[in-house]
Amino acid sequence: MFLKHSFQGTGINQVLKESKVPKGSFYHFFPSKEDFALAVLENQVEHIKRYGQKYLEEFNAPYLDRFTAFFENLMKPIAQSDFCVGCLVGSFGQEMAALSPPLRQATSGGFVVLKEMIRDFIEKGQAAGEIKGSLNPEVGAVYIVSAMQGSIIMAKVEKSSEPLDIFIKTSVGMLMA
Amino acid sequence: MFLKHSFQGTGINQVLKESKVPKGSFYHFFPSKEDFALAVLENQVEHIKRYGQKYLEEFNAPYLDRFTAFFENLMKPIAQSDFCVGCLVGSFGQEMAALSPPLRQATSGGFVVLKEMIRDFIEKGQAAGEIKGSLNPEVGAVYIVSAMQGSIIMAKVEKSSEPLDIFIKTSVGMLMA
DNA sequence: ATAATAATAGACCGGTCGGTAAAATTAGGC
DNA sequence: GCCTAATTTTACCGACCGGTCTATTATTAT
Repeated sequence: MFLKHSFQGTGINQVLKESKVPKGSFYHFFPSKEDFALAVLENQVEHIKRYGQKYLEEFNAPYLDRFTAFFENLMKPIAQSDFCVGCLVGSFGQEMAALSPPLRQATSGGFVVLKEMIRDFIEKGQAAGEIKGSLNPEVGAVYIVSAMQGSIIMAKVEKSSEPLDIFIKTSVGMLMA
Repeated sequence: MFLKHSFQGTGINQVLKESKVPKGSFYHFFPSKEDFALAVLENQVEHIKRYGQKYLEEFNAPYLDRFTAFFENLMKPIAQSDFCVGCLVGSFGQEMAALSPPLRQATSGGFVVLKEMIRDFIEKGQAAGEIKGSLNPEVGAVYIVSAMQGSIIMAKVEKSSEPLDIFIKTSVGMLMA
């Protein structure tokens, strides 16, 4: 619901109704809606981390194939939901960075996770001679994470996978030696 | 207020109080909050168009310098607001694409404007021999618009200009012949 | 068995939301 | 100067918001 309706557009009452959880139970475990969102966000970041391990590290394939597989799988839910959902890190970041310091800090942490995943990946790919050595890993990682977030927004808005495909293919082209 | 608090986070009453406009007057001219947001968005897109004309077309300088000037000026308000505001097209798109078909369509139009500005710019720069000819203008434009949107989110979240600088510099590098 | 604690349950709170109603005021055409 | 239409003003609406409250039921430790 956070993904589809955003933070402010998601009512606690809706969540409770949908999940059949009484209000008292909810507020027994979560001090506030904001705190709940922080937990959901953390869970999502863990999910992304697992994907990174699975496709960027453990997946035994050329580095650029890993890259493609990682993002294709990470972004699968977007098209599957008819472009109603995007990335929680980007969504919370965009919407709440200026309104909730805790959410800003948490999304910032999410971005750091994403960026470091890509940065490490670039460094290892460079060491393996499969990624252009002239690329600064930190800079390239920030740029790729930016492009990913933006392409997700464009995909949602246009209700089309094209921006996602362009993101993956162009990024791969940028990484190629 | 839309830029800082997002669509759903901005109350009509706040807007009316801030602008000292009585409620009746507001609803005399705007059928709904959504319709008002559409008008604000349209105004913002016009603003972007003017910037495009000024810096990408009329500005008599090398193409890559135009590119830098365009985005540096377009993004100035972000840092100036202490990273509390971003891009209305991206913000409305991210937040409302799945919730309001009219807003989705309007933001989609905004993205088309942005994309076509960049695409035309790439084509002209290529004709002038200042932009890498092997780049597909359409694809490059989509990628750059994506990267711009994402870098704005990152900048807001990290409260830092770094993602914006990286966006501009890396994009210029990508465009260079 | 019992006391203490954890968890469930939903009615209830003040406040705000977007939006409406209808009267009061202003402005413009004749 | 007068009628009409445009605009302003504000009180008001039901719905919903996030969050609190108190009572009750499970669970655990003693």
